Amino acid sequence: MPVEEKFEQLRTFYKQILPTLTTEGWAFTESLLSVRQVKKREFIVRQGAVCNHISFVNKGLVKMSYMTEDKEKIISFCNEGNYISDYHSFLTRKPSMLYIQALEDTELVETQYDNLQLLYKKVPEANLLGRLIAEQLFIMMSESDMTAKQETLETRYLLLIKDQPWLLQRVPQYMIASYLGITPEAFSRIKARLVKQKVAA
Amino acid sequence: MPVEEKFEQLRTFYKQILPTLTTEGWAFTESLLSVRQVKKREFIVRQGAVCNHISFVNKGLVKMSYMTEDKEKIISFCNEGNYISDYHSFLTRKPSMLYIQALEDTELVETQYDNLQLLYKKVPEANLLGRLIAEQLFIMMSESDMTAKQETLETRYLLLIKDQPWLLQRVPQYMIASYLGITPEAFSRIKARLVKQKVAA
DNA sequence: ATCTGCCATTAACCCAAATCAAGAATACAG
DNA sequence: CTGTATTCTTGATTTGGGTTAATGGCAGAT
Repeated sequence: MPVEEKFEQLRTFYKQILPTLTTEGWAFTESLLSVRQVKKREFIVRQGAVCNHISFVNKGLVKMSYMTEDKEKIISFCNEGNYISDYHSFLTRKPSMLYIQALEDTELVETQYDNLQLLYKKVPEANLLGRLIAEQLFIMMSESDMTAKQETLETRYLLLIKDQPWLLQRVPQYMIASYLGITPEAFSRIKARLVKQKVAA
Repeated sequence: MPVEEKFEQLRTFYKQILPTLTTEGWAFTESLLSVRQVKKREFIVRQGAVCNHISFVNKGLVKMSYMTEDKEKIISFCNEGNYISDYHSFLTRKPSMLYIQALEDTELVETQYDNLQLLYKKVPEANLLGRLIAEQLFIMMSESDMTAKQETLETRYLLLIKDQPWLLQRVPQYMIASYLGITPEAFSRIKARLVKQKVAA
């Protein structure tokens, strides 16, 4: 695959949130991007280190998590076509509390912090882009937040089946359980309960 | 109090996140602001309606909440010197899932959606401001998120006593309980437990 | 093919918080 | 000041998920 094609997905993404992006603007933006290949199990962000990049997933699957008392809690999964980053650490330049790790061999398109600051300086419309990205990330975060709050465990599981069925294929169940905020045992019970309900109906 | 003094607090706030804001820029920004008085118990945002404004609290106290199965769950309180808005609804122009309601007679400085779009068009540096506000809100949201996740109930209560002691004076305890994510009964017991511990120590 | 280690399920028991149910304390209107 | 309503506390009971432990399935390594 030629290098320039590696930015195709990201370009489509940008075009969606900023249709007025000029060819020159995009050309300069593209010059600041870099492609990175990470192997399964490799870390993209580690707890304790400042997150220096926003990463767009071209191909593959990653998880975002944190540790409490030696237990891993998964915050989210991120597959092709989405941004993943500890944006908090990225913005504040403070050490990350999180881990981001590849669950499959993954291809990322990365925007480095310093390059983005350069972009803001050089290309005036970049602040507009920066605003839109920040707003976009805010929207995504508050949406996942609301689903987490609104629904019961069972509803959230059913939602997951409906909205992200690929997760069930690509991710072991103990990770789904952690993502839902319960133990694998409890997750197993819920599934058994749902099967019994379906049989009864 | 003269009208222009009503923007003093907000101006201080803006100067902090954007020290380079020019006098003209501020003058134009100010021309797009409006002051609004709301009575205790009055709603600032209602579930089902699009949130058309970002509100800066000049004086008073408001709460942000949502309903699940006829139970109210409080997300946050907001007092003098802070912004309150359903920023998600504001950005996406979709109906809000939330309620924002005054707990005391409150004075707000409001930025209307249409005015803000006008500002972005007329004042180039406003996109920078918009980016910084979005980033700021993202940072605040993810920080409250992390504390909520990391800490135990008791720790969160002790944190609240330390960081927002005024809440305990101004807000009934069943609201604090809802904010902490437990029933008033459980909250009462936690307090009793802490008192007993303190006596024992 | 067998061994090994990881993952999923199931059961028994435990515990923190929810729920249900009275009271006690406080605030508030007339 | 009195009566009413709201808020807070305390107790009894229930419940959902955690913990521990045993079992079975399956995949990859040798």
